[in-house]
Amino acid sequence: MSSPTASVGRPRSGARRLPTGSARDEILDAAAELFAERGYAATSTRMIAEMVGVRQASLYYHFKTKEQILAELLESTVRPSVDYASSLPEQGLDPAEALRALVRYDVGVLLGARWNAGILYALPEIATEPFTRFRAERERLRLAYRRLAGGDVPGDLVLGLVESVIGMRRDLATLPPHEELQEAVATAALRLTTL
Amino acid sequence: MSSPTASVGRPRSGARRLPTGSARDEILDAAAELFAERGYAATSTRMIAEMVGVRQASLYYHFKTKEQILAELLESTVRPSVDYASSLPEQGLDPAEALRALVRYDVGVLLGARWNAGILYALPEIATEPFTRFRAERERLRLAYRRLAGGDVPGDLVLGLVESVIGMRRDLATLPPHEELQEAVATAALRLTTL
DNA sequence: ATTATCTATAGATCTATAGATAATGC
DNA sequence: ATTATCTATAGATCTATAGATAATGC
Repeated sequence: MSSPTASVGRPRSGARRLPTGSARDEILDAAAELFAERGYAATSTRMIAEMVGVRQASLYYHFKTKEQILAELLESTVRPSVDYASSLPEQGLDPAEALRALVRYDVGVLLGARWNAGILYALPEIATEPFTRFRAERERLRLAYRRLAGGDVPGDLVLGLVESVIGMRRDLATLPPHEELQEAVATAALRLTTL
Repeated sequence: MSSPTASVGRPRSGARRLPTGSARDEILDAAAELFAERGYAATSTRMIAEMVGVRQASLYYHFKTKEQILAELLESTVRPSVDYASSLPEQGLDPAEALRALVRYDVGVLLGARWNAGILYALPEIATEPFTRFRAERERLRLAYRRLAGGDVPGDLVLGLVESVIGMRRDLATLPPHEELQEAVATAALRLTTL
């Protein structure tokens, strides 16, 4: 039985960030906070390491490059919604109910995440190679919205509507309660379907 | 009569980028292309200078810092829509027509810009000081949408809807014709007003 | 004299690699 | 023996400043 905080290996210089998580998870969590709040470029690997309580070079035992940290972060951020979307057909809902369910779920994920990492979806750098898998996952989500909204443009607008909560979370001093916002976005999305 | 390409001053090492523009405009245009297509962090002042046809240090005659280049770029990108929004009350349209007009205009600006610079609105780094004026301008636009949409959440959702065209422009291989997309977003926006 | 560039460079990073070391596991 | 760290550092930037210079304007 390996505890997640197994203390095999040389001890760290600092205290752990997430006493319950693996080193990988701690790095991803620290990177999420810094990337989302200060920006990818403005965050050095040294800062990430400091938050995790290790030396800068130790990150490279877990990740090949700084870009790989961002890539894994982005993938883990979309994955829940993509998985949920692909589970919908099995649930036998009518399209309107399925769309409502997906929007509520997706908005819930974006609002509930520990850090507002969804903001990184918009980075121009994700057009490059290390982010190919992330882009493919997000395209699957786009296709789900297009199918449920009954058209390409309506689907893309619904995706935009859903992801607008990322901007609200960044820009607004106080957000409405999550449930209220989930409901508002779901209702709005349904109004765009028979566009 | 000073021509925009006045050749006072020491000659450049390379050819001009925009034979009709001022050096400032050339720098902003090159920065817009690079920031929007490769990312702010991934773009060095040297790359910008190369595209403009000057040496890296020459940028600093026109801009105090790299951040100031981004700040001016962002301000010039929102300003047309903010100005248009503030001109609306004088036009005596009813709220629905005013909202339709603003959405069409704003989407037109985002789609018609030479580079997809709106993508930079989402950067986490704009939360810092050099971007205070840009943020204030964008807040004025948000307030216009809130007023015309008849509520904070509807207004914020309409802003998200409008700005979703930035993501489409980046992610879709082929976009619908501008007029069609302007129309679709305007229609969608109106459906969110009596939310 | 003024303007807009140039050359040269200081100083501060920053990412990633190499090799050593301090734990546990067998 | 294996694992996860550490120390040290190479090498490659990158931003911004200082001071020189090549034009035009007066």
